[in-house]
Amino acid sequence: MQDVTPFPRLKVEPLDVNVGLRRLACDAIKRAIMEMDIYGHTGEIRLDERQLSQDLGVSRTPIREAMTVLEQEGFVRSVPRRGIYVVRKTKREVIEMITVWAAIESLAARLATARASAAELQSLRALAEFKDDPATHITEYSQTNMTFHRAIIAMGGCELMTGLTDNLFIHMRAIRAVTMSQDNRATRSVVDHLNIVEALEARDADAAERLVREHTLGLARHVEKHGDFLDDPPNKSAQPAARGVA
Amino acid sequence: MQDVTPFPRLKVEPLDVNVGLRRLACDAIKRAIMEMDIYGHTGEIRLDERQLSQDLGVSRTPIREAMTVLEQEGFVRSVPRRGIYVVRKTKREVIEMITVWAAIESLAARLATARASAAELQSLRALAEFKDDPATHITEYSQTNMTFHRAIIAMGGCELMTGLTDNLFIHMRAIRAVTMSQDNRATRSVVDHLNIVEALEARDADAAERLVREHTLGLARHVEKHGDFLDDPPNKSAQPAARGVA
DNA sequence: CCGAGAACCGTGGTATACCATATACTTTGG
DNA sequence: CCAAAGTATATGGTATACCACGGTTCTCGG
Repeated sequence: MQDVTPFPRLKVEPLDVNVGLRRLACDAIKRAIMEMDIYGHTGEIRLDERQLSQDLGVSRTPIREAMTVLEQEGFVRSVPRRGIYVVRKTKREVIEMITVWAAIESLAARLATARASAAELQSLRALAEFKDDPATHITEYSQTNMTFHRAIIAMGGCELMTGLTDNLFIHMRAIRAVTMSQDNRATRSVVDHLNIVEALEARDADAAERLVREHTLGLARHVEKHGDFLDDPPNKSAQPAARGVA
Repeated sequence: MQDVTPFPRLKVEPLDVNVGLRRLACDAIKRAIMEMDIYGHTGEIRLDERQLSQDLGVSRTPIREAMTVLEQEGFVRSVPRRGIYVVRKTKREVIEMITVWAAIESLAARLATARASAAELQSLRALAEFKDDPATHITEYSQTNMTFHRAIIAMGGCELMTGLTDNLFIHMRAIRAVTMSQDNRATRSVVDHLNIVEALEARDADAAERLVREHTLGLARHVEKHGDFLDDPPNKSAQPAARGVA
């Protein structure tokens, strides 16, 4: 009955009541992990299930399910009778993530040359041109940068690519400071982005794919050169922590 | 002490006792799902947690954890108070998986041109040349085919690529029959593979990447044309099943 | 005879109690 | 005084009991 809506109903989003504590706990813990500076700490960061249950006000069950998800997504690592630790990506792992990112986005760019609308390209160009001075607006630049690459991948029209890279980008966040450690990198990045937009506008599949690939693999090389801090903790030798040790 | 091993000890592999029932249950259920013909059944296939607990001889807890993993990996879908169903990939999803595969393997091929050893290339060529007559040895061909592509990805030297594509390939298994629905496809595939090997041997990065990409995207187009059966169940309209209905 | 409502049953979700093991501390013998 | 063994404890893994919600079915009224 009443298929017709007499007046516009409130657009209330899913608001799934069936969201479940698992998802809630998962999101909360993931956010907490993302917000902490993983590479600033000296030793391994351990998560205590019972402590988290108590803090979040739920039982251990949803916490454990959340941990399972987080482990699948590569945020934590569970050691059988030892504990659950926040993973610290090694330099190699970061480079590998960037490599996969390059692979996906470069093909997405190729696909985009065949299916991107003029409007999409226009908004993409806006993203590429926005950056006034990356060196002074680091946070803003980083945000726009991510949005730019995410937009290219979305323009490829492959949902799976979006999903996979979203996960990769979350891990990238932790090392976004390195992305522009030498300030000319950020400036050169802007040039790269503009070239990519032009290739897309020209519907030049080969150029678009190549430029995206070289741009992102350039970041990989950059991390290869300046990302040694990932493997070497800043202060101590990262002993697996001990409770009451002075 | 005794760093030197007086006599060769038995190479007994990890044999992790800490494997945990979760992993066991996960593997068992995954294998069961893989071995069944998902697209042959008419309706949705529901998994009952309590039934599985009973069958596997463990409690529901490890089963649920396994389900969480399997859901993350895209094998099952949990509907809040309804049940857990084996997912049936849509045509679009399959095409997207193949697209991501193409993206990853093409870049892997590019990387391989710079780091593959002569021995690796030789064994790869052996894989490409092995197939006597794909049309008559379908299972054998499919196996060798997978090994071939897996080898290229491994030669890229990126562990993450291996991990991601391994998961994709598992899902591909279910539709491997379509891969060679028209028998000339298998034969043409052999030619493609040989061309890819030659490009790798010539250390021609552009050609290797292009050939791999075109080869795999060709499969995507093939599925686009002949994969409609994925969306249309063979017989009935896939009602979510009912218990005692005659 | 048919439809609407209520009660029942079955499902996944959650909480909790228990278990096995690895670590850390203590104790005891040399 | 040191080391090795034993013990205490804390942790993740497992089993189980209970809960809330949805679907099905039975029943009652029209």
